[in-house]
Amino acid sequence: MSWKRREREARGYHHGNLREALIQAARELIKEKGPAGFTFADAARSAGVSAAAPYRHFRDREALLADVAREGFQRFEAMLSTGWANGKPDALTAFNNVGKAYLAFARVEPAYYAAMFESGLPPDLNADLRAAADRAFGVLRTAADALVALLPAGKRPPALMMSLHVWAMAHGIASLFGRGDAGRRALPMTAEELLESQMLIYLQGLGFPQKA
Amino acid sequence: MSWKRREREARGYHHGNLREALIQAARELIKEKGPAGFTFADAARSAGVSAAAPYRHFRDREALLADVAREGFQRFEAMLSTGWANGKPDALTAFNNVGKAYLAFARVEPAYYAAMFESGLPPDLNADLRAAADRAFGVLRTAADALVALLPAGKRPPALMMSLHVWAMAHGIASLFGRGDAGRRALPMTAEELLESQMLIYLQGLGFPQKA
DNA sequence: GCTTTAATGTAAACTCCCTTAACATGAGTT
DNA sequence: AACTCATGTTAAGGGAGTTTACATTAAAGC
Repeated sequence: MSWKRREREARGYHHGNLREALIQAARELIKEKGPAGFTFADAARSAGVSAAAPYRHFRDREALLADVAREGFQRFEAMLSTGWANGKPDALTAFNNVGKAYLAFARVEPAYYAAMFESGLPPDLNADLRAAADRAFGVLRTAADALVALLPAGKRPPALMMSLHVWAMAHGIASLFGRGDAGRRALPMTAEELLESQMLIYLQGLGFPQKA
Repeated sequence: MSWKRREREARGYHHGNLREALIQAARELIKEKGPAGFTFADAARSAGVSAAAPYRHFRDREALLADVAREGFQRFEAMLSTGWANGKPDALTAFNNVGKAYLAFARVEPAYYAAMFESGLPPDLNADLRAAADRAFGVLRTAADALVALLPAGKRPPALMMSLHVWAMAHGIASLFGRGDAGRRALPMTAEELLESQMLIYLQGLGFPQKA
């Protein structure tokens, strides 16, 4: 009967890739009940192994969460990079696409997003996690650098500040309005529209010309 | 010995105001270990009562958290209102003061803030909670209305949109950079400076004149 | 005073989680 | 074919949280 049994028979004694399976399980559980809504044992159960098995791969629950977050930052970076597309077709458009990619990630991968930003993990729990987060932010930073370069020399804001502003805007909107059912406050506009209009106003404030 | 015992002797069998005491205890615990970092029993222990006592006042842990959040929204509203000060000395200044008040609240009352925005509570778990949150947002909305009215009739953005933008900016910054040791990413500027500059740029983008 | 009622306390049953130790399996190596 | 290491499993101890049932105290009303 039970799936687990059949899976087990199919897979034999060894799972094959328990580490990844645990991360997957954690993602599922986070999506359902939040980063605090599951235990180490739950993850093991979901992956179809005994409660002791996870200890072969993660020191504790926090280490598992940290790996979910790290993996999340990697995919996040990839998604933002795709949005940026090396500044094509033009920096302004590409910059907006980064914003869209940000929201898309939060919406499509709420579990990763929660592990990354809402799990209460110390940002520098380990060097890998920190590095992954920094690389993701680096995409914003690169984009801001390119955009700033479009302005006349005397009117350039600090690119770091600008990238922090954009991060805060995107995170604020994603966090408050951006998840399917989490922060579901009824709104007359979508999170995407909200961010797009906000970025437009912000960039206009910096002196960027509006596209036709 | 132990405090608890002396307190107990002092207060007698009845606590007197256990409900509030539990909310206080929850705030302490949230401040220390996050909204997920304590149990119902912990709260009882902190308040110096038995593990069963809280059930007389809250159905479960979530109900307790919801009350912390509700109380938080009330104080939040009060703090934002004070910042707004009925639009004095002038709407633009007052609007910036609302932003400062927002960050100040997140910094001074991290426990309330976490319960309100990072506890994973459904925003409309109960009508009271929802109403308190709406009233707090109402302050932003009121301020945005007043500001928008300063612009010439043809250039007025929707005040609701504007208030959502501001909320997102403030929340984004508070959430990412605004708590003493939580999201501690080393930055060359304070959260306050970051929000102030961001609002300045944003308002400039809307066509507000810069103050001298 | 006596009774009633609300507010806690205590105790105990139940469940679940964490963690480690000891043993089992199996895949690749020699 | 035997060896070995990584990976899982069982089993067991120790804690802790939840929840209910029942006892106790304080305060208020008759």
